[in-house]
Amino acid sequence: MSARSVAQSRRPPRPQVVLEEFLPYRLNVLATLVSNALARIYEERFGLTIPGWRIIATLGQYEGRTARDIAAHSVMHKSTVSRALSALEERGLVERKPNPEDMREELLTLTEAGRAVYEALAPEALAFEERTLSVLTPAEQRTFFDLVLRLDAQARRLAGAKVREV
Amino acid sequence: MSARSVAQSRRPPRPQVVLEEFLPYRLNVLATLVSNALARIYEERFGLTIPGWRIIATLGQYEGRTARDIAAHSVMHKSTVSRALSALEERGLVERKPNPEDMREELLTLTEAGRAVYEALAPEALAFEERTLSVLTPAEQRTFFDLVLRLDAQARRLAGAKVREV
DNA sequence: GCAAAGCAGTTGCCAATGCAACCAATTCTG
DNA sequence: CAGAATTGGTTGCATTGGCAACTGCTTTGC
Repeated sequence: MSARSVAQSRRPPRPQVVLEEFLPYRLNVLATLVSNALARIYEERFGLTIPGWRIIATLGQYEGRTARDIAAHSVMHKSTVSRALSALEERGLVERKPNPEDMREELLTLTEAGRAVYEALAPEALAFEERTLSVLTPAEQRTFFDLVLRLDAQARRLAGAKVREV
Repeated sequence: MSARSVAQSRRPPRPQVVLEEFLPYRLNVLATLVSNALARIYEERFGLTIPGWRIIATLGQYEGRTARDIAAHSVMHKSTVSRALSALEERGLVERKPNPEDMREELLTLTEAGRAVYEALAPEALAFEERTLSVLTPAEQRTFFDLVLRLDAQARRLAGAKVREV
């Protein structure tokens, strides 16, 4: 063993991953921060969970999707979606209609009450987003979304066939 | 009630939040995708959980931090950190030394075995990051990190005094 | 200098989540 | 067209994670 490798064997801490610049870490921290803050809004004001809000938001935008669509699009486990749906149906916010073309799946829509929740919640969500994004210029915001979109596509590609687009 | 408002009361679906462009949603989806893919690596190969990996990575970079530091920096709940630390200590990857200056806290360091894990894992983590980021040019990567950093700062600001920097 | 308030870390408890097994409907294949 | 494989959705089970109460130490303010 050379002198150098002996010296190395004392293993001076030499960081290989600088967390502050490590993509998965940074992304997760940011997503958690933003998500927690937003969750507080729809939890306190509407008693919605994160999966519940996501389902309402998806159906607010696209009527007649299936549970599977929602799960794939928002990268939630199908059991999570299933349970959140039961809760929303219980509260009368979501309706399920069997799809005559394929009796395995159910087409989901917001009820009147569900849409009312959506329409009350949406502006608050947008205001929150606005507040967060206000530190970026409009051009930077566009750039950011473009980059996020491309990373998303790449991440789904790397994840292989497991995660699919809606 | 005017004819118009009657017509409106049929509530045609008019999306207010376009999920594909909604920051919290996009961020969470991307973070989940990236996180899951990375988690597979250190789970399968080293039996580490996400909190466990984060602790190892933090201590790999900064020796002698406390549990509190790690929790704040990575936005994990202190109980999560506490339990993950017990597991890592059990496996002989992390050591706790009481801080003589403040007997409440414990200074954490990697053991030899812990550092070995770190040094085996770090290159794989970096390679994974590299693969994901490869769809962006170096300039875009720098831009992206800059934007994420500023959003992070803003999110912590908005979250109020609750979430603090290390 | 002592009581009160604050803080680091742990733990019991409960809700949420993931996994895997399962059911029912559909599609594929020979 | 029958049986096998696949798919949408549900559910039981075990694990994880958050919350809040608690311990023991430290700081603050009379």
